[in-house]
Amino acid sequence: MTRGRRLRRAFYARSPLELAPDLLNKVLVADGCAGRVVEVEAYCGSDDPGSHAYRGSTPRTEVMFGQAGHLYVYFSYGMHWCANVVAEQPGTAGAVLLRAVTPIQGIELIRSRRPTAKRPRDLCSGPAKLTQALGIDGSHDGADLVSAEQGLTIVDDGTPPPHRPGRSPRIGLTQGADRPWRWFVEGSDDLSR
DNA sequence: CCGCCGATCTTT
DNA sequence: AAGATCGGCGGG
Repeated sequence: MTRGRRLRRAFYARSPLELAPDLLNKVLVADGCAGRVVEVEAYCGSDDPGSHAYRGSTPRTEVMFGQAGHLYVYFSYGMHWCANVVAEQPGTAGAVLLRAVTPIQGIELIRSRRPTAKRPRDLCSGPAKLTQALGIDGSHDGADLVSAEQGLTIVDDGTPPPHRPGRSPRIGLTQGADRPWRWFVEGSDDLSR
């Protein structure tokens, strides 16, 4: 099993701009497998035109406005699931999109869930690849990472975030594309695109 | 390695 | 009609 200290509510309950870089090198644990977070993006609320929460709470985005430390999972392009860690205080929208992880446990299971992957770096190097690899889907929307009741959590195994993480604009956006709110582990083989 | 394009369906 | 994506295909 993956060893490490589970993150507490207070770790999540702050601005996504602060939370995002601190999630780098933490370990996302799912049922039977785990991956080290190497790439994330921050999404805010009414002040962020790139965010699903920009125009207020809807049935889809209500989790983003709820308690920090839960998972916001949405359906993308009619066929993919993407997972975000909810930040901020209840009532204020904020989340961090998990864009890439390095598989560190349950590699066989991960490979079986990612049959199109030709090389190791194809397994979890994208927001929809990692959800498929770790078995995350719409049934996990709203899952609490702090209680880990649905088998999903994030732990600190003692690996600190990078002293100086890589940083860039967010990927795949037209609105809010100027904001440098993507952070990544420089030199990782498992980054997206 | 890079760019283009189709798949597929929810949300606006 | 566009979208917080992916994978296959063709070209260099």
